[in-house]
Amino acid sequence: MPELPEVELTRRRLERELTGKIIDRVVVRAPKLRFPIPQELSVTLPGRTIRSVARRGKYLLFDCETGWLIVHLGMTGFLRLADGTTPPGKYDHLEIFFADGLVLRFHDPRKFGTVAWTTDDPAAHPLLAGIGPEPLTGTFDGSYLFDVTRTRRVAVKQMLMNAAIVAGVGNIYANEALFRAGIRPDRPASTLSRSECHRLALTVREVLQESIDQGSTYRVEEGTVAYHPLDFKVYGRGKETCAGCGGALEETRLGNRSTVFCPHCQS
DNA sequence: AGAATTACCTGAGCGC
DNA sequence: TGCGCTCAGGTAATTC
Repeated sequence: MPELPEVELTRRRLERELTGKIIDRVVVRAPKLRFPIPQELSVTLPGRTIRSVARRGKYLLFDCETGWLIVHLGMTGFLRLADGTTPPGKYDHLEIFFADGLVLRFHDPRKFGTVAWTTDDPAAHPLLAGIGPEPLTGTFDGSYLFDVTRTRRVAVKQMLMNAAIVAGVGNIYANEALFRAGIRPDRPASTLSRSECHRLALTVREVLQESIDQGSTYRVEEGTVAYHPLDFKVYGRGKETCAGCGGALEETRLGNRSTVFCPHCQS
């Protein structure tokens, strides 16, 4: 599933592939995902040029001159540039045809993704307005984390996955960052010390940045995994041993999300 | 205000 | 072969 690193890599690829392209025709092939896909896109977008591709959390933001196309890939979504003469697939919900004959297709079997449109500042859009600081920028640091956790008794892992606290940290990287920081995922957030908050803010940034750096060969094709399972220390390794101490990893559920940690290395 | 729960959706994997 | 079940899980909306 696309996590923040995959979304960022997608952003970089699409910025390279789409900037300057002129939209010719838009086909909305599914009436709704989590929300209705705006029908006005097929009227509004033709003739517009894509000026840039930005990202906020896991949302992709396409500058289309007169407004912004907002796309979230959900669990299973991806965007693929193809020859416009090829037929669309079963779960290609949105097609954006360009004047040069290529087509951008939004493919999402699970339909957890989102497509929205705004003519205002995208940061003010209801879907984006409440999102917390970007984890890869300076506004997310240990001091911020310390301040915001004082009144929260929820498990620190669930706190990390709350987009209002920090943008774009999903289940995989919440597990990984906590392991690297040596903090148990079930600790009430308010029990974190100042130094633990600094450590955690750092490891969140590290695991995300390293995944982006390792993703240079990332391709979006059918059947391609968008992340790097072998690099994970705990995620998906519930029945294995800890890479640090050799002890058994423990698998539990927090907020109905699979959670893996080392009871010896994390406290 | 913060926390917990629900809803959305379909493919993969499994036991029988 | 196929049926039914569970799981995967981002996040907005709803409820407590």
